[in-house]
Amino acid sequence: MSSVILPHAAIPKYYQLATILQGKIEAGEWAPRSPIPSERQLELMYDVSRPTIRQAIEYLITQGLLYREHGRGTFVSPEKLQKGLRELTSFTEDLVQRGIRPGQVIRSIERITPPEGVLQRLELPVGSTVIRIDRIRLGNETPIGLQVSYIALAPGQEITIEDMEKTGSLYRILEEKFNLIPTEADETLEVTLANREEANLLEINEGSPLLLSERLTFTQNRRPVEFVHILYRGDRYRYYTRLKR
Amino acid sequence: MSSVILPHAAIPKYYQLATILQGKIEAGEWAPRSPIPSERQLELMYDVSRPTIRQAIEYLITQGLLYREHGRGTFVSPEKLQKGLRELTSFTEDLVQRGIRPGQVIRSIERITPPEGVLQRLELPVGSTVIRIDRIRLGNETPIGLQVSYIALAPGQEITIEDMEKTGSLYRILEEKFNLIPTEADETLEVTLANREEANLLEINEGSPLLLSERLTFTQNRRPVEFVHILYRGDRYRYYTRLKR
DNA sequence: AAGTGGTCTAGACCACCTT
DNA sequence: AGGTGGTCTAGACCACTTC
Repeated sequence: MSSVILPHAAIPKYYQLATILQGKIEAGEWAPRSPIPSERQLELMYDVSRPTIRQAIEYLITQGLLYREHGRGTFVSPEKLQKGLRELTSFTEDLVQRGIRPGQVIRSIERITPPEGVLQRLELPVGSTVIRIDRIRLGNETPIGLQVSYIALAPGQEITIEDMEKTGSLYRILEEKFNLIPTEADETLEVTLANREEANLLEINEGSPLLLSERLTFTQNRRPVEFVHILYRGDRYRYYTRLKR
Repeated sequence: MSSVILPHAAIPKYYQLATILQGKIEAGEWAPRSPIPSERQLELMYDVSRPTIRQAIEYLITQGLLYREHGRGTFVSPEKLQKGLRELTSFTEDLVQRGIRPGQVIRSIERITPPEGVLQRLELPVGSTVIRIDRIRLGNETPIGLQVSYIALAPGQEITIEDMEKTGSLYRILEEKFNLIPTEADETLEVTLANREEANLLEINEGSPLLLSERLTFTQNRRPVEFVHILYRGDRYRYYTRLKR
């Protein structure tokens, strides 16, 4: 059995155990809606204390993989519910799951002084500069959305087009280069109609309906890092989300 | 000091403590971004063990009221982030926060055999019946949305118009009458255009842009209970959501 | 060095569900 | 009655931050 919890390891025991349990679920060893071993059994199986077992289980519950029923047991979630929030809300993952090839064209990356409304949302003083990334999002090589991101980084902290092309993901850059971890976001969605320029870029008629998303993303310290404005083609895009509690 | 943790009470200690801390935050006793007392200090202040303190803090973190920084302390969230998911996603709460008077017209409540697609999503066998509730949602007395809910209840488990008028909330009825607690939902949003009937009911022109939301709600046992289809007027409604992790 | 949160133990008793 | 998860204790040591 490869499933052994290492003591004194860099990785916490509860996390090692969570990884093992997750592996068994994903391998189909425990079917959806069937119970996993009880907390006392897991104590014996892995030689860790019950609070640690519970911490591992609680982690997997927040991830959507397990649910508990008092007096009955702990059960594997139905497959549909096993996807995390991250996968459900990432543009790229979204398309991949629907069998569409995602892509992007980076139109520009610049340090600029944004509109006042953007500075207010990012809680920056008037006159501050931010990095603006202007992109066209593609699905199967056709335009699906126009995305403009404003990122609150002080002068000297820069993001280059090489960074974006190497990793492909803005969030990876924020995490690895600046230790900024997006943990929370407020998003609004509404309907609007395409103006001339938007229609040209999205290859649709002027006046076509669009889905407008505005998102403010916060880091682990609850500081705003990013304000994003995205216009999606109404006929090519559907927004997915999962609500909890 | 009224803040005393009662032993042997029906309410768990961690929850009593969480309520006390929440009260202090909402009363402004601890300002946003300022630290609350350390876990060791809280141990002495309330005479409960540290794991219990931590459980209370973890609960308030999931509620969005606090955040932690390793080695620095536990801090009060900025006010904007103190709203829970529930408030952000309830139609009624949504409008109230924007200073709009919410209302509804119940067009019908019936037990019917729904379209096959609805039965599939509710994981019911072909030919099953469900309860359909057909409503018009109002904001300041004008129509904002058309909502059709399909609720997976066995024959004999019924919802009456009196139930709806007494509580006003479908979720309250599900919880109090049937012990079904909605805990998770998958939602999609897309753009569509109003047909003749929809335009009439919403008092807009045919062909006006609408926001279409489809939501599948799951109970504490991860069983689907409700499928909802809502058409919102594009010019009168904006959808808010909060993403975590 | 001192204070903070992060992890972990080895128990205990209670509430809920099934048989 | 026996098994399950829910709550709680009184400690311990570690990792990170600040002084």
